[in-house]
Amino acid sequence: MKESATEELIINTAKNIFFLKGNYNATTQDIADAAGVNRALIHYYFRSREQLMEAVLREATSKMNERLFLIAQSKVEFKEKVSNLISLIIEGMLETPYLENFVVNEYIRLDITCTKNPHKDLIDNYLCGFLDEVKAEMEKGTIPKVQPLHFIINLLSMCAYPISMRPLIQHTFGLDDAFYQQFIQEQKNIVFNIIFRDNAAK
Amino acid sequence: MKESATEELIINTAKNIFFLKGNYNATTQDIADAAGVNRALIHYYFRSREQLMEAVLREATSKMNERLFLIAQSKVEFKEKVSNLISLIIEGMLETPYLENFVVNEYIRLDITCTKNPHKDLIDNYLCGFLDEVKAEMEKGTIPKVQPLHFIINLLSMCAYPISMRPLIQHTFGLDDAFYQQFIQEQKNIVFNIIFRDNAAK
Amino acid sequence: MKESATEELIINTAKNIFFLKGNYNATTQDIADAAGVNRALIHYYFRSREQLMEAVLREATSKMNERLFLIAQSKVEFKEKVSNLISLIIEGMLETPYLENFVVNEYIRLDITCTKNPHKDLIDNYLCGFLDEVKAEMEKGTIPKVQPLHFIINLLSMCAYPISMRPLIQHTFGLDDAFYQQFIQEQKNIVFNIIFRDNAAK
Amino acid sequence: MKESATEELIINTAKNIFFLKGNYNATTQDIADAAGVNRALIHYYFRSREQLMEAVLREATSKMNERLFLIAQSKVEFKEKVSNLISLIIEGMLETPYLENFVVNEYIRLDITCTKNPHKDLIDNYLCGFLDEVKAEMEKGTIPKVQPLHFIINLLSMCAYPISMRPLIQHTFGLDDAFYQQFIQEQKNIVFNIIFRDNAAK
DNA sequence: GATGAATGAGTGTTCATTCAT
DNA sequence: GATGAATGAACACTCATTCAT
Repeated sequence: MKESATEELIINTAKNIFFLKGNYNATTQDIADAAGVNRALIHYYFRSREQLMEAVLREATSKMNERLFLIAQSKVEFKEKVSNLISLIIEGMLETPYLENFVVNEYIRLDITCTKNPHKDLIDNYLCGFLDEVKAEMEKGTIPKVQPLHFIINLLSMCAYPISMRPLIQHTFGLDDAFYQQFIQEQKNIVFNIIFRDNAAK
Repeated sequence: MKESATEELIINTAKNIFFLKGNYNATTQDIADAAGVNRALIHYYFRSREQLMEAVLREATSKMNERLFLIAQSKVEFKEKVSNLISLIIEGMLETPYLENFVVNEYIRLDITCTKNPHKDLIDNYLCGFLDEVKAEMEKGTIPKVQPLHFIINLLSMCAYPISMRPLIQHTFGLDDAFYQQFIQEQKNIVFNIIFRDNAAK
Repeated sequence: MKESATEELIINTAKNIFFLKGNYNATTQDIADAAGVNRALIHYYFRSREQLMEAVLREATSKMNERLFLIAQSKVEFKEKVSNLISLIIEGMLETPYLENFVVNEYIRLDITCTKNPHKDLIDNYLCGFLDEVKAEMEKGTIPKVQPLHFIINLLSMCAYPISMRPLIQHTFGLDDAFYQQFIQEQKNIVFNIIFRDNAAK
Repeated sequence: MKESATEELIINTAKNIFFLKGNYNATTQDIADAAGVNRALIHYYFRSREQLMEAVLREATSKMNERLFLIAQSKVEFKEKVSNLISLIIEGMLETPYLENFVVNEYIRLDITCTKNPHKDLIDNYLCGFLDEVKAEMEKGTIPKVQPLHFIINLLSMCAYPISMRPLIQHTFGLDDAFYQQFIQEQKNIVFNIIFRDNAAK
């Protein structure tokens, strides 16, 4: 059974407001106005603001999982895989820059940080192959030997942080949009070089 | 003119709620309850919730500036300075993990991303010396040659992101508090080694 | 013109909810759900909730009128007539215990207490013969001489009140369903004996 | 700790609307308007409409218990006691005619008919002495021998029903207010005579 | 006849804010 | 300084109602 077009319109509008604009306090009226529909329709389709939030949160986590999924799946050489990964994360973050902040806020609000992630097994499965690859590369000396989780988190950090914290960074250092946009693009190569520095240096 | 003890109690309570607990939607009643004072007192001292938020935001930015200030000031050898810096950022973030997210949310809400930062000159001043040091080290080959801003942002990213996004990371990878606490401590050395890898490898 | 089966289903469901369950605040959705039809159908047949209420109210008053009608019509000896009447009222009330409360609520809501009852002439007609019978019995000394209206109201009171106020009485005196069901059945004879006590005493 | 005057104003207004006017669907706005206060004040004092309803319901049941209490307490001769009782019930009902209907509606709505009445022991205590008196009178032959509960319920029925169902009765029989007011006053003697008919006849 | 989609009006509730004390 | 009382504005939510199909 397909979702109604209006239902999709509402959730896409909500995602836009939350993930792209970062307005986490948007009211149902804000969302309805942005979608060009009556406010009561939101309750017609989602019963409550809370359930709309849940739906949005589900989409956020599945979107993030998809990004992680790409880590494990592609069948290319390691360095190219990492290169693709960096690009995918950065481009994904540029599309929905506040998605991660939104999820963190929701996790805090719902106090679910330490509850079991229902997709944990799936994620472990995704990651398993990639972690093995990472370990193999460490053995080969391509990248430094550390716990693979650190490798992944550092990769994510350097790709995601400059985008999630963009308003803070731009304002603190007084950087305009054009400059920062280019800065983020440059970041792709820089992150790659940091990861594979030894080789790059050779 | 010294602040009243009550005024300070209120703002400290607010900072605690916003920066430590990450509850950005706290009402004045929540804050008053947490501080053990009457709700009207908040308006007595701050006139409006908005002005309390501004005061909290000011303290947040000055706290962050202090962190950056430490970059420029200390008179120790570069590697030690970076090591101290990593520790200071991570320990500072552990004290107030949601401070950066709070500031980003506020900047979005107030739409001040691209407005002029009133402390810009001060920050530039702080940073100037440090950036020169960074450039000098690049010349010496201690660290790879990149635009110094990338160096700083990457340093910040690897220190801050694992803490700001802690709920997301812990939940996604199914990590418990004890493990993650240690993970963050390990991160200190790992970030250091990434930055000075060539030397570390030698 | 015959009513459609669906129309009848709706009004019977509504009567069930109002008269039997006593849920006077039932929404059109509640009624539609109970009837297993689409909510919009209620408006299709009755145009508005208000008009459905009117239809239900009409059925309530005509049902009550039928009960009163039985007073006047049957051609049996007076004591037997009263005995039948008591049974009919009590059994009727047991079928639709909250019918009278519903009507009272509606009369209050619509503020029609003192408006002219359109069936007044009909009722007078029904009652006329019975009132004459009552008066005749009073002359004969079978029952005490009072204004016949008191006689009728007291009869109704003792039959109806224990049923309309059932939840209140059961809860106040802590009586369970089985006990109270029997209590009401006993009430038939007791009311009869109160009315004809002199004879019963002889 | 005394209730605030405003809190009392609100609950008295609510009682007036529910018990005297019989408007069970009154909104918080209706109540606020009638009390001449801001709607939010109702929530300030009672937190929710539901809790206001609970407070009103508590007052209703305690008011009814007081009426029953009078049965057991006075130290006068039985016939006088019954006479006083009839007057008290009728006068009490005239003050708050829809109190009983309100309670029934609430009991239905809250589905508490068969739950344990928390005041059951108290009520039993009140009634015990009176029931003994009733039994003694039955032995003496003053009143017919029936289960004492029937005696009480019939007494209540004849006093209360004509008042609770007043709109229905007036409208059905086409009686105006003046007539009905007198009718209810007459009912006092008539109920007394029905109960003590044998003596009255002598 | 029947239904899903859509809406305006209203309802309970919350909240920041003000004010008298 | 400090507080309880009071309020207007806004919010999520419900509901009867309408309409296109």
